Amino acid sequence: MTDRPHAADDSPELEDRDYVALASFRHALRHFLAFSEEAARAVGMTPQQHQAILAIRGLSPREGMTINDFAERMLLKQHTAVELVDRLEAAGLVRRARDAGDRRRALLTLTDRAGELLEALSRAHLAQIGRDAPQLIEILQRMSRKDGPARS
Amino acid sequence: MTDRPHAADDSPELEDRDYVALASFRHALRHFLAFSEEAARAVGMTPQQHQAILAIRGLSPREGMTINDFAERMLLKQHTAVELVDRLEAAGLVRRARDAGDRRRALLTLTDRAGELLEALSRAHLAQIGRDAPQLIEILQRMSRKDGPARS
DNA sequence: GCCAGATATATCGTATTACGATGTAATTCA
DNA sequence: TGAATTACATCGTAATACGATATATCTGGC
Repeated sequence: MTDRPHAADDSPELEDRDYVALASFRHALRHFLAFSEEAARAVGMTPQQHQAILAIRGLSPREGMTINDFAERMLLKQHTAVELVDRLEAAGLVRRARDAGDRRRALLTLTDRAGELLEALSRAHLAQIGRDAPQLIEILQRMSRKDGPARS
Repeated sequence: MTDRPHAADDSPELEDRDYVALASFRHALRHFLAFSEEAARAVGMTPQQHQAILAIRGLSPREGMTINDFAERMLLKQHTAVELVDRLEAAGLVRRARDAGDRRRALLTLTDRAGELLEALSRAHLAQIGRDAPQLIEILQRMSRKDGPARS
């Protein structure tokens, strides 16, 4: 019921530039993600498969990773992670090995092929991030410089 | 056929820290996108619907946006954009108005309800970005500081 | 003024994938 | 030892992006 110039709290109205900044940020993210998706598909992987082997390589490159830890890192439900691992295994990118100490656990490790493909993808991604980072950083700083919305 | 210490080109081997940085970046992105998804669903929108109205608000808040421009901005195929707009219209978030000058075109504008929901979402997102930006910027700089992969 | 081609939007069938609900095997501990 | 817990797996369903294709409108050359 309060009149429009102010929201319920005392924060100032959002201005056009706030929406422009948020929209630019999302556009930049979509652009990066589209690049990444295309790069993954170009080597025969789905985007999720690429993210999956990167998560394993980045977090547990040698000792192997349980499905639960993998699900948590990927922000997926446990059974969604199981299905993703099924597809990774079928694609020859990941191996399941039962943990000898606790045979409920499946430890995930990358195949050599996954390592090679991931290395090429990672080089391409680092190069792309080198190109995109300045703009992303600029937008992030523009949005977070002030903790309220836009001023002057 | 070249031995492993160097790839085909002369760039140095990727190291653990390169994979850790890339994996951390993707994890931070997933974290932000999960927040955004949850925020959108909390007000009864799908994540794509939220991104859609943000794109319209950020790019053509008053004059309206054609479906083709919308598809391009969202990095979607034209007919996928049509379907998304169908759902937005059914949800009462977007209106189609035939362009009087070129009646092939549908100009998309936001409803008042979309404007109100987007404002609340945008405040929440700016706050979240205020929290996440430092880490994101740090990782981006770490990855792009050098144009090759990690060095000491 | 007419029509071939171009442009803008729309429709239909399909495939992928994430999820809720649920099941099974292994482990823990009172 | 057996009830509860933990870890992984299976099945059916829903959402959505896409390729292929259709329809309506506009444009330029004649």
